[in-house]
Amino acid sequence: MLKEERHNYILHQINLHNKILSSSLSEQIQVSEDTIRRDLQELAQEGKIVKVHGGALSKSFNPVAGAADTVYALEEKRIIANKALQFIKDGMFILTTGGTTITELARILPKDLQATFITVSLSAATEFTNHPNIEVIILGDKLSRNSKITVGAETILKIQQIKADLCFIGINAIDILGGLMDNDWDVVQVKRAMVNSSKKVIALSVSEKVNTFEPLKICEAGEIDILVTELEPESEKLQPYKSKGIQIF
Amino acid sequence: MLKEERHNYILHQINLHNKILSSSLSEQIQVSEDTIRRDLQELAQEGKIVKVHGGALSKSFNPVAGAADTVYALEEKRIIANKALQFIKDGMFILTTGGTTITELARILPKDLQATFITVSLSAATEFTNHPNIEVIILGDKLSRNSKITVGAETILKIQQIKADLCFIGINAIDILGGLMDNDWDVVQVKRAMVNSSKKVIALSVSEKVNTFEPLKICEAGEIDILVTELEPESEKLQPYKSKGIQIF
DNA sequence: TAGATTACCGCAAAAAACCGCAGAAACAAC
DNA sequence: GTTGTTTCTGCGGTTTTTTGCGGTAATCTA
Repeated sequence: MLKEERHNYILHQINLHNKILSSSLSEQIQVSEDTIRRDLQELAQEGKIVKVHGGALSKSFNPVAGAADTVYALEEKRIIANKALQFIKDGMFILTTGGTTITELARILPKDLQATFITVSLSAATEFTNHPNIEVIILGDKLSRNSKITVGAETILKIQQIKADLCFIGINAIDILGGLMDNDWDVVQVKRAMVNSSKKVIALSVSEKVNTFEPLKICEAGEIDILVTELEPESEKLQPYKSKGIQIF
Repeated sequence: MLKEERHNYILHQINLHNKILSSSLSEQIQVSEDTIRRDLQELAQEGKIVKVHGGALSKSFNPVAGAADTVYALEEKRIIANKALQFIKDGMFILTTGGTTITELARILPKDLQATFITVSLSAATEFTNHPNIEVIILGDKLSRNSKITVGAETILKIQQIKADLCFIGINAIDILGGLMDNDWDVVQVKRAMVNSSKKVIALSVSEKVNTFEPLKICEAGEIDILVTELEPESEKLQPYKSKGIQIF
């Protein structure tokens, strides 16, 4: 088999499987691993694949490095935040949890919006203060080192004393049967309290988290009123939720 | 599974769920926990995640506090913060106001310090969370847009329920006759309450602000116990305060 | 403070990469 | 077909990576 042929074959395999092992290629093409290594090196040099110890990865599969502290799936979260805007009206009292989606929502709020946001998240609070007409209430208590939100009995108590018009809740995992789930005990308590203290609950989630699980349950899927993802509302993945009576946006 | 493949998988999991346990990853990928730990270490070194005991956290969840925009008179504030360190002992309950000097102090605290900090400042709170042994309490209430600290009746009430060992108070203006002063009504209320709720009051101030005036009075100069500036304690400017019984550092 | 979990360190085995080198194959020109 | 040149390939030996494991130190949790 000629070198060119091999290269094409290798490229084909990598694009098909996103990864390939030198050893497996060596066996398939019946050449020594050294040869494969040299092939992979060349292809990598041409920028067609990414060579790694033991084989190679497809370029598209390998996320570009350097995207260090950018928010994961920022585009999706922007879309979600924009969809969420429509539910906010002047004069509302709105509860929010933490998370990057919520923070993104806080960032893009219209400047002339007059509303009161009640939050447990430091970053969301900071973002809210950039909006001149928004009143920000922080629910104070012990600060959770993991999630950078305030947690504890005091927070829960304060939430219980509120009946907010809206609650934006960032979702970590949601499933038709499992409901809303998360992985931090303190955070779960806060989110559950928020769900109970709001007339309308709006869950924000990237579609990737839909139909996934986490160990701790916040509430039933049916307890949320609206689910916002970056997908089209007609998307196949969301239909089960729609038929459960949840509005999809 | 190739190492880079694992890394991609781990990154994906962390970005999806904000946090991940080494043990769970080890089980999912079927490699030893040691390997996972090494993976997490590498990813952390590349700045893609934040490694913690038992697993790792998403970076976007943990805003890098150190990335502050330029602070006025940072060197002076560093000196002050370093001097202030000596007053902090293990086990103390410490009240703090906001301001860049306080935030600087929060940043340089020794890693092994065990103490409880009660604060109204978002930036100080964020900084405190980087210290593993420090408990952070945020006094929640309305968030003041100007000063990024919480203000209001609820905050005052909570402060009054505390008797802290120490209070670090960032000074806006101080004068022998005028006492401690500030220019924001809400902030003044908070600072005054803190002074009254602490066994020992330590005022931190760049020398520039010594002998200046602001419209609103917090308390008499004599009510503070210790004054820390970037100057030598023997400095001419500070002698009047010393003779008033205030310790100078 | 004790007991359990997690982290760290060094080691050793296995796998992979690297380095020349020499023979084989491909190519071009005569 | 031959010949010289260039490129390619496999192989032995060495070096580097990667990984798991045992023992110990650090850390967390109740």
